[in-house]
Amino acid sequence: MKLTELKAIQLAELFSALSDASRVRIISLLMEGEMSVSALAKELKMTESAVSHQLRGLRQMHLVRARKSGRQVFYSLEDEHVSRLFSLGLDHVQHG
Amino acid sequence: MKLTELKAIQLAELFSALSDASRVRIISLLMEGEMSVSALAKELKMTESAVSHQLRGLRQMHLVRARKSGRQVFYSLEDEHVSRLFSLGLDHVQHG
DNA sequence: CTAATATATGAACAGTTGCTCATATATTCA
DNA sequence: TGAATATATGAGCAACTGTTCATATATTAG
Repeated sequence: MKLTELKAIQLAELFSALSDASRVRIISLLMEGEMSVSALAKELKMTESAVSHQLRGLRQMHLVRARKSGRQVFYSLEDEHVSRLFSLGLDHVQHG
Repeated sequence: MKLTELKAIQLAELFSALSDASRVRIISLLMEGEMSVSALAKELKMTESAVSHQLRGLRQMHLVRARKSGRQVFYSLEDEHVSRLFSLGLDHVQHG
């Protein structure tokens, strides 16, 4: 598998999105459907600030999308790529 | 997707293995077949020490296996799980 | 045996990460 | 309008990461 340095960096950045337990749990919740920042914070027992900071990173990587409604912002997964990675990783963790 | 905290941590650890460009490139080379530490170092233009340190981490996660032959140690992927993750990630990076 | 080679490993250090805290902005409510 | 609510964001900081450097161990060559 010949790989340019650029692609290696891009791949590493993609996997970095899932390299933290908080982000993994955020993504696992978003796989069920969209959720507001405060709902995520409550469910994950994290401050809204911490959740917001993580969502910012995921947004910048185009892994999640934000939809504003009133004073709430609802986040959802931008496409199925991340959930596919997530599921394959989960397979490995469970059996494997 | 309901997820225990333990599984979230395990998933994050798995993805952490691929969250660094050096490790991504090491794994991409091992997908071609086994290689010695010095061969990896030469190909990746890294010191043998840096490569060895990274291989240690991958070994502890049971993602690579070591085979000693004389004074060289040949590393190879322990199973296809990582290469599947790698390939799926690469898909995302290329198109998508 | 000694010297050279291949790898492993600990310490140290710079860079990064993820959090909290304070504050800013935007929206709704009274 | 002013107070309350929801989110975003920058600064600061402790913890973690990946590298280099020095050194240790193991194997082979002479």
